[in-house]
Amino acid sequence: MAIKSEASDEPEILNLENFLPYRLYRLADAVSREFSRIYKDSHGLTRPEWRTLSGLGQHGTMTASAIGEQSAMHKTKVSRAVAELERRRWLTRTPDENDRRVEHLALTKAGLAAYREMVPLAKAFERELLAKLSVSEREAIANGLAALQAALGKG
Amino acid sequence: MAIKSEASDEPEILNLENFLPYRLYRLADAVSREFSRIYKDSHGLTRPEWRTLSGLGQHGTMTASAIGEQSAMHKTKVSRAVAELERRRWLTRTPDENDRRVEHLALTKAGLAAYREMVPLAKAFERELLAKLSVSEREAIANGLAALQAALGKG
DNA sequence: TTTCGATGGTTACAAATGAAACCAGTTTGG
DNA sequence: CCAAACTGGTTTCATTTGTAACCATCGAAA
Repeated sequence: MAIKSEASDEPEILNLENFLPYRLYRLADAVSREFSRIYKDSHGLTRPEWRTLSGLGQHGTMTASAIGEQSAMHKTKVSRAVAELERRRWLTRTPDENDRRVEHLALTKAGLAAYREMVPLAKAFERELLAKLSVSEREAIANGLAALQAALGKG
Repeated sequence: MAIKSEASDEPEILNLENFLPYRLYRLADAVSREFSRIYKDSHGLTRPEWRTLSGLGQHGTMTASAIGEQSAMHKTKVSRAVAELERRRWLTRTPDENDRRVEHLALTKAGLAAYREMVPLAKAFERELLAKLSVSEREAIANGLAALQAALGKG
């Protein structure tokens, strides 16, 4: 089934429900809202904080800009998330030897513990969501998202 | 062995880039941000305002709650969007005969004109985005999104 | 009727966000 | 060298958002 939204009869009407940007956003919003319970309800984290934690848990040590690139967040979001995680003593900053503008961020024991606690929940969430789809549907969403991602990347 | 590679097999590490909620959100965000230029740059509309306009343009007359349902927005967002569109004189409210809590909303000439001006741009945006995909990729994204939507709907 | 719970919609307030200005340190080109 | 441009990161301010409380009206039930 192709996306035929706009091929509809009335040329000057936009069918919002079938409009790709809207569908995508609505879906992402719903999924994200559901998922946020894992980090919000249990630890009161915001999404930027969760992503920062997740980036550091995954990579060990990163600079703020690296976190921004990996998780597609503006540097102000990263800055605020890092500040909050530091306040919780979930991460520490280490100044760079050569470039004094740069700080290397890493999780503390407590931060790592929280990360390790949430990872299985996150994986379970994704697994359960995907379990509602058939094999071919899972393939479809994976391929579709990858293709769109690639299309956007190329401008 | 590489230090921290594609370790999606490592059970206690979450690979953010491949995590469905994140991929979905990032994609939706990018697409939505691009698309927002059509209503933001030209008329200074917010997303809720655009959606409200779009709903009314599509359906002619709606109540605020109907708009909320159709476009998946909380009633406060709808309320504020409606207030702003009214301030611009892009829509008018008509009290319901039988239920004095309800107002029927409809676009004015000016509102309709703005809507009609933006619809072709929106359609072009979607068309150009989809044009970057192959036929099978378009099918994949359509099927994948529909499947996910259905899966969420069923709880 | 009177009362109580739902419903349509608005408002108040706190928190999250985005844009731009900003600070410090670093690189580059003349 | 040194000014200008750039980069990593923070802060400020206005706008947007989410939550909850709220107001008015309606419907049902006692």
